[in-house]
Amino acid sequence: MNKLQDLPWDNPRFKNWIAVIRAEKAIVRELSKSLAPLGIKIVQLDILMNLHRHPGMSQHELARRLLVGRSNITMLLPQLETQGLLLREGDTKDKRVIRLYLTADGEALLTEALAIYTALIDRVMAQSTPAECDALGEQMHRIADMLKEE
Amino acid sequence: MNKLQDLPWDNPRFKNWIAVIRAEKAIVRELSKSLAPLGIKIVQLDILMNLHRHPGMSQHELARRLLVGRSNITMLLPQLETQGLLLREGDTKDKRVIRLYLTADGEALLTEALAIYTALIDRVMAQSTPAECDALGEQMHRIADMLKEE
DNA sequence: TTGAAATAGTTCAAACATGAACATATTAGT
DNA sequence: ACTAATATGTTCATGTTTGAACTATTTCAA
Repeated sequence: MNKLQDLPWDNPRFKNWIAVIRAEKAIVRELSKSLAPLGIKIVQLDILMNLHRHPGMSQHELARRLLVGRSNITMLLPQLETQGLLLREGDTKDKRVIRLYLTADGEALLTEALAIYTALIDRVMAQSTPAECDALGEQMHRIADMLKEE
Repeated sequence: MNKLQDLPWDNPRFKNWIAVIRAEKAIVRELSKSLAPLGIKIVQLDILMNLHRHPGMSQHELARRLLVGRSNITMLLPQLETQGLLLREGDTKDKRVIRLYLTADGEALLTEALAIYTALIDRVMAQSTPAECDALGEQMHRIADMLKEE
């Protein structure tokens, strides 16, 4: 009665999931390093990406999308603002909310950072055929959707 | 000449990668919540898992496997040690290294935690066919291997 | 054998994220 | 109109992770 038999090392689903974790960690590490020369961290890039796609987004909405606390956003924004990468403008209709916009500098830095990001992802995803890559995306969408409905 | 055309939103590889990130974050969040009743965090579970598979591992080796700083391990272990989940024994041949072993309590808690973990992963991976799931694992292995050789 | 370089672990200060409590503004129910 | 409930953003105390400097031990080369 080996205890190991009760443990999930031989469960294919589990093993495959562990592989996902490892690959994800490796990519995040690599991306951090590649982004360092731009003086920008991954969270900050996430913010720039979201503001590019949704200009005028509120802090609350941004926090929700980034799966991060509101207070975290409050502490993250001043860095980007003093670097002149984004603007914070109070909403005129609802005085509680602050609307966020990228500056031209913010857009420029985003472009640079995304070039690095896509180069890395292209390199990484070149390990798979386009069909495999799409299948991967679909599987992950199903998982995220499933966990969202809880 | 819309700037968006230069940006990677329409790059399938990139979009699929974003899906991976999102699914991974969602699962990690869910796992954290499920583990809370056991009074254990994900890093700690990672430690227990590694010590189960490799009893007598040194702290340095553990840090390397977890992709975490050595000092982090130093600060993490006392919690687990005072809970009686693991033992730290100085190596007799090399007095610099400390060897780590799970106690019976540690093994028991690990078993409980893994039951929760595998249940979640089974639920999540049930969104894919076994073949898809294996393909996923292989892709991820290729990626991790590729980034390791740098 | 001895001194230099390397290795294991610890300490400490700084960076970062989190959640609870708070201030302010808005909405909804009466 | 008024009160209660809700929503946004900030502050602050707490906990986590990190990397650099440090100690102790081992290895290696001259």
